[in-house]
Amino acid sequence: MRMTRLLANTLRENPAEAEVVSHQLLVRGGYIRRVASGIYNLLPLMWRVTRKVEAIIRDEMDQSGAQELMMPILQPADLWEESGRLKDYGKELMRLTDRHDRACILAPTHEEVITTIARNELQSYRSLPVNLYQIQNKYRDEIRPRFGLLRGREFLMKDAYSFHASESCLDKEYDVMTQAYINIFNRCGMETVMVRSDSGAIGGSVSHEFMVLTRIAEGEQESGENEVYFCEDTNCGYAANGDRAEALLPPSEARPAYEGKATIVDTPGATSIELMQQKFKMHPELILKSLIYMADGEKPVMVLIRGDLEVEETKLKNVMNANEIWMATPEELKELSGSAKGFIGPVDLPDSIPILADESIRELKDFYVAINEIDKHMVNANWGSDVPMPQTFTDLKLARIGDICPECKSGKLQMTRGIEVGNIFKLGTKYSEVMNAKFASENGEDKPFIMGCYGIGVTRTAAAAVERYHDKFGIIWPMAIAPYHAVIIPVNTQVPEQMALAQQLYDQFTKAGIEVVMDDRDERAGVKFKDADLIGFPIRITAGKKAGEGFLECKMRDQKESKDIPVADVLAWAQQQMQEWRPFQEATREKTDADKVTSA
RNA sequence: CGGGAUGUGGCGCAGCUUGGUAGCGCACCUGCUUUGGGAGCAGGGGGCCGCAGGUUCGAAUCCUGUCAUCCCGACCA
Repeated sequence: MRMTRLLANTLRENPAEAEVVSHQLLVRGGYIRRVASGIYNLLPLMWRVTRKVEAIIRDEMDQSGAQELMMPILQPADLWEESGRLKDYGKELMRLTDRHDRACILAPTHEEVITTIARNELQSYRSLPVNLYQIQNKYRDEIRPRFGLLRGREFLMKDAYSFHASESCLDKEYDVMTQAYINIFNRCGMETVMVRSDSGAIGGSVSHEFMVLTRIAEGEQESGENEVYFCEDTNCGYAANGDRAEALLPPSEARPAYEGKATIVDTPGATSIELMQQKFKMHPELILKSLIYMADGEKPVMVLIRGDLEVEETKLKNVMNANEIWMATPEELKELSGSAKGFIGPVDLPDSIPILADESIRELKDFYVAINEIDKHMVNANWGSDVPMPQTFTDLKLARIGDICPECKSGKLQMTRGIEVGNIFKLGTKYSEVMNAKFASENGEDKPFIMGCYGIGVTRTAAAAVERYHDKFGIIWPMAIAPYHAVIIPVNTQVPEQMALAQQLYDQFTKAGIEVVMDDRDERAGVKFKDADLIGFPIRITAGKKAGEGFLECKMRDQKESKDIPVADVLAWAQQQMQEWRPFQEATREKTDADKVTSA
């Protein structure tokens, strides 16, 4: 490809709307252009990257025995009615009506359709297991699309669905997919960490996410959207998404500030944990924090947790089996308890408000607690005698850096940010049951399919690579997914030796199957170098001063130095570089603690 | 949806307070000079100032409405 023919207009300045590096660099490098909020044109360069990621995915999926197919994006709403998700998916589901006023949706995922395929095509256990996948656009009407390709309303996704006659068979496939995913991301040049996750709207019991770990250079916006907690002990290897991470608390050293039996004291204006600590010397670890949350149908619930801890709302949502929860507003608080923020407590609480207790409060002794009376707290309270002991305890807290690992029970937890590029679920019979998708088992009985599903954000993976590999000059593509392997730059198109040499090499490369762009623009050298760095070609070959003597200047994007190599040897050099190319060789970031996480 | 902000050639912005018919940089086109890290000079093209209404002799500027975009929260590959 000649640069003069390539549709890739680079920009000097960052577009105002781009906040994260991948978005900025992809726009500046001429890879993508916005069409509407969360909707992008993938220009030729971007499409090449995308196709490379796809090719790797196809290869690994096919090798692991999955079959590719294609399902419709436009689907009848009836199907979603059947699975119950027309309601559950909420506003994120893109809805439309056709000319006959029939309700339709644009698919955000394909469990419904694939389940009908299984229902119609798979009659017997003999045809199981089956794993079917597709690579196709998905539509999610995100409340707030952002970060360019990292979170669009339309995005390319690989989604696979497996069907099994038994749990153990699903378990096996889950492992096969896990390995395939590790291979895929490794081949894309990225380390990933596999973490336990919340299964969200897709549903199911067990699920894991694949995270590309990001570390953001100084002055750059944090772009890893997910917090990943992991055990500092690499032998342990525990890692989990922040919304699911469990943690054990380090032993508390807190001592009560009051003596004697439980009493009620005046605490004027103590509306927050912080104020209780500052004004009344109450140690947060001894405060029983009481919060009122409202769930879906405005069902209130009181959450009890230790004063120094935060509630992880995703955990709470799961426990309550709710779609939406929020902290009660001052008005709601008044109506429910007659009290106000800071003074809500489990003592003398109306029976209509159920209590959910976090594990952290189980062992509390001589604690401080609000009693639904303004400007008053009870001190030295204890379970049973002063406050009724909650019936059950669950894990509702947000893990913290420095907490104890729940797995090995000795290591401390660390946190890093990650971009979720893949997700695998054990769905079980969630969809097959409601959609009546059954097969004949060995003894002739009808049984619902046991299902798994496995997704990869294709465009997101590409963007994550940019997020992970870049410097202040531009993108540093991993060889495997770079739009082109190499760029050849004749420094001055007016100098015949340079052009001749560049052309000679270009032909050689092309013949050898190396994807190469010849920068034949009549631009100054500086412009070409800047653009080459910005676009991120892994290999750069310059025909310059020494062209007359038959030397070319060869440089890798991720390395500083260049070498002068005689024309005759350049092809071999390039081929060697391509073969030997490994990510992280000239790391674009220092090793962080995150790197110690067992690579998934 | 709640909170905050912004809409002016392809991109980045100024002008708006104090109304007088639109400007700068980049990009683009032509010419000359230049030619190893985003060149210089000269010339040129392109914008119903987001949209609709109103106030006014006159609106990018003031008022009302509306739409869109972006940032912070809940959602997610």
